[in-house]
Amino acid sequence: MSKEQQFKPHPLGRSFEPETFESGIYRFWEENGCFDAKDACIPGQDPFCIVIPPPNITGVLHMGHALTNTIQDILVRWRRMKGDNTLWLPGTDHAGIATQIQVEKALAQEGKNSSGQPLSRHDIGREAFVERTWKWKDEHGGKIKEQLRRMGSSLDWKRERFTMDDGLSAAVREVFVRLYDEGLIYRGERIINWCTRCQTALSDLEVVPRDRKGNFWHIVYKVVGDDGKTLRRPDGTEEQIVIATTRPETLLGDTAVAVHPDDGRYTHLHGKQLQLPLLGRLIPLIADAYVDKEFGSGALKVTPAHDFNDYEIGKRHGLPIVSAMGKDGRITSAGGPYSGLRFTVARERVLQDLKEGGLLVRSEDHQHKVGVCQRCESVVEPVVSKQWFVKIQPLAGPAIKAVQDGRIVFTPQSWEKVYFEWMTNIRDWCISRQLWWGHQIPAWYCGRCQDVAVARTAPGKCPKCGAPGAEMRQDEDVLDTWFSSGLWPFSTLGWPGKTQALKTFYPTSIMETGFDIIFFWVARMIMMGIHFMGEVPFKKVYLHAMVRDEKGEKMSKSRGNVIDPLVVIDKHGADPLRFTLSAMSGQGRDVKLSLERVEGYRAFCNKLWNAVKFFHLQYEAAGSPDEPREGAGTWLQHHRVELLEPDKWILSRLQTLVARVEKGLAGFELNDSAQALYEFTWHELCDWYIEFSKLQIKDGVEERKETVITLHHVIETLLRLLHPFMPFVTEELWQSLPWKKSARPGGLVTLMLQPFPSSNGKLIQQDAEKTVCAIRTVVDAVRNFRGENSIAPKNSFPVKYVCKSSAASVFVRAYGHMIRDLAGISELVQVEDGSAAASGDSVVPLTQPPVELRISIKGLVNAEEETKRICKEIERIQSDLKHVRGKLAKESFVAKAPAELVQKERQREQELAQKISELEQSARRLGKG
RNA sequence: GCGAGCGUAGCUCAGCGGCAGAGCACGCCCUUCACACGGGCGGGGUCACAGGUUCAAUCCCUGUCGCUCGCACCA
Repeated sequence: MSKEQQFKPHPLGRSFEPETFESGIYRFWEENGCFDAKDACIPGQDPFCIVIPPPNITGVLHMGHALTNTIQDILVRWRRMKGDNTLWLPGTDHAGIATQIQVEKALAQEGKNSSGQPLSRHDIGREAFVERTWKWKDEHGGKIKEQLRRMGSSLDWKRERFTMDDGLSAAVREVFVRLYDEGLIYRGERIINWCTRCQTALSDLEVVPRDRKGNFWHIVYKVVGDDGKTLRRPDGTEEQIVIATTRPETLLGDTAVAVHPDDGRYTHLHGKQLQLPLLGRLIPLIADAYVDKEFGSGALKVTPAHDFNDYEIGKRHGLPIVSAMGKDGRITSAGGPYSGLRFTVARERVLQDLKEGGLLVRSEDHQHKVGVCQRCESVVEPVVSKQWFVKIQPLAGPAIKAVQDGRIVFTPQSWEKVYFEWMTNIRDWCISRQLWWGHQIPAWYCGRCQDVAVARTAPGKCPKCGAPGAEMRQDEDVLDTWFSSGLWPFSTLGWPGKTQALKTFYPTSIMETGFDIIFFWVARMIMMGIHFMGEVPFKKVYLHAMVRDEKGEKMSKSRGNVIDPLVVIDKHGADPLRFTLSAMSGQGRDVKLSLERVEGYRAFCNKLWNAVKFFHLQYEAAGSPDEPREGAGTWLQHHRVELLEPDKWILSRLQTLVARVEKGLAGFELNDSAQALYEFTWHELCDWYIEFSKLQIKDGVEERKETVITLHHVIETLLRLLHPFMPFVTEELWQSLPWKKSARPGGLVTLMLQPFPSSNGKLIQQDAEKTVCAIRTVVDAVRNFRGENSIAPKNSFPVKYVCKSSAASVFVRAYGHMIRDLAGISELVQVEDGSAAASGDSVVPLTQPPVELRISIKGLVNAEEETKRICKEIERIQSDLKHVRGKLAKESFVAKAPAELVQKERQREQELAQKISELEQSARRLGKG
């Protein structure tokens, strides 16, 4: 190669530097409409649609987002390249409580109100607060969209939706009204979860149990007779029941004490009255099978207003409901002297008073679970309150059935069981929230007749009494955020309108999300989708693992172990991060992310980069030829028989790769695809084919032509295969290739719209694979000799060889020059079979191909060292032989195992034994010399 | 308590009936003209433990231990 050629600038930089091209490429795609789906498919085209799990507008991109968006983008880019009319629909969620908390915080920091308190939403009023929140959304809610762009997400931004935009709000009202009309939404007074900090009702799902250290207090409840006086036992002591509780302050709301009906200790007291400590109210002793005889004293205080189980007991026995715990976090007037006290203070006072009254028997430490608010972590209190509910059973039934009969398939399938369990035990869904940020409930109350009107728009007059609209007051509550997300797969496509997009893309193809929101989101979409569309919202649910840190801990700000995807992208690029995430997205539960892995895949990008750079050098050295008229792929297929063996081999391997990658993509085993791509690129293309190609290029004009065409074809195909995983670097490299076609009539040249490769059976050539395998075996054997003896690469040496078959002779004659150059052999000399090895020769016996190598160790390595190497080899083979012989020695194996296998083992036994004997001879000879 | 998942090389993970694999880390040799984000060679594992099924078990079954995660909680 002349100096000029060597320094001729080629289009690629010296190494992989993602920061130089990523943002430009994304802009190129977006500006050219590469992400756009068509409302209608062209004939013969399939639709493919994924709706993004809408990130909260409060959110900033974290590794969970990075993982889910990588997976989705891979699937989407793959299907798009396959030719599907592909829609990946972006959007964000208004995230009711989360957002309101953020804006309230901002407000509080802004100043103080007239009474010196930090500003609250109540100081500025609902309208102003909602307006501010919209403003906040405009300012902060866009951040994550830019971050998704940096990940390379090929989202159709023109179709972006927001759960509170006009269309989706209309969908929410439509659903609410219809469910109400069908009797599936009702308003009623029930026990619900109440967050005293957020001042709102919560659904069961929004309450998370947390381990708390607490106490178990044992309190005396005295039994009184009909005269109102304490009953006395025959021995004169007071008749009483000791009750254990973790929440003594709730006794203010007790309306009964319950025992098990079969509990002999209390049978005589059934129907008697007890005196409620401190307040003195009389409450009955009731018998209910819910009570566990073995636990505590076997008696349970019943507080229907503040405990879900007690509420049920109360309903069964017609007990009154006494709400002692107020929504404001203070004891109500029902608490007598304790009213107005905060719950924590009330607890102290109650305990103190009990103690003074001799009613507190003892207290024990007690570990128990306390429900806290998912958003603010403060203790959630069950209270009885008037709220809106969805009657869920009628919706759950069809949703269960859809998964049972396979219309929806979960991957990993084990999640189906989790889904079934929750769905069959589902309770009515409390959907009203006492917040300001969200969809206001479309219900209006008549100020005149008190009737409620549920409607899509504000009623002009009361439908019942005809009072004017001005007297109708809209319900102040808003809906649970998940109510609108539950409609996402169809509301985003234009429902309740009958749009073409809806027709084309519903049901969507795949729902890809985290398992932590199966109940919150997946289940509700299934219920709503089936109910309103008459069809499941998606056919497949793929639930990915949770991203954790390298130690397996959840990433969180407080732990300080958060790996920010944007920092990783800044440092290494989006492609290495994406490849890492896909390579680790096995079907387990956790993805333990380590930065070392990312660095490894960055090196992979660099390797790929340099492989392409290598192609450019060769291409230019070959005089920058034109692509064969019929195209490189077709040319290779036509000339497949006369190609050189390494060319045939790499083309053959490429077909296997295509099949493997496709299989992984189709089965949600992206890690398999990623691994296959990595192995092929590094260990087949770079380690071997490129090395072969260097030799071929030296050989002559024809060989060089074949090689350049093969190299171009393999690299071009590989870039297409890799593209869904690493979109940026593949596009950048692909653009640099000399032979490429426009994918569109308009002439837009982009890799992302090229067809995805399909496996070509004609290019699979087993013989070539065997030949190359044999070449590698010989080269590896010499390299092993060299490496084990620490012989420098520049120190080349002659090797003699003996062929044990005529085929082997032919083989070495044909490929000896490749073996020579790849193994760093100065001269490869054939020796007649049967001739004895020279005394200073070390023998390397091979079986496939049947060749014996003889290396004169003189001047290379001393006999002792080489003998050590041979002994190690002998030991290794001996352990194999022992294993094989052990198998063959068992009669049962020979008799019952497949004959083919037995035959194979016998052959192996022979080969191994022979190898050992040859190596032993060699070692003996060297020892003598 | 019920259910699920996981225990494989120092680390992170593949494999899931027929000789234990990868990446990183480690040791040795190489600044060979795509790549030191590199090349070559190597060391390293009773596949958690105990039984069982099988000619054959890391893989299938049962149990034990350890670690996660759901669900339900006994107040």
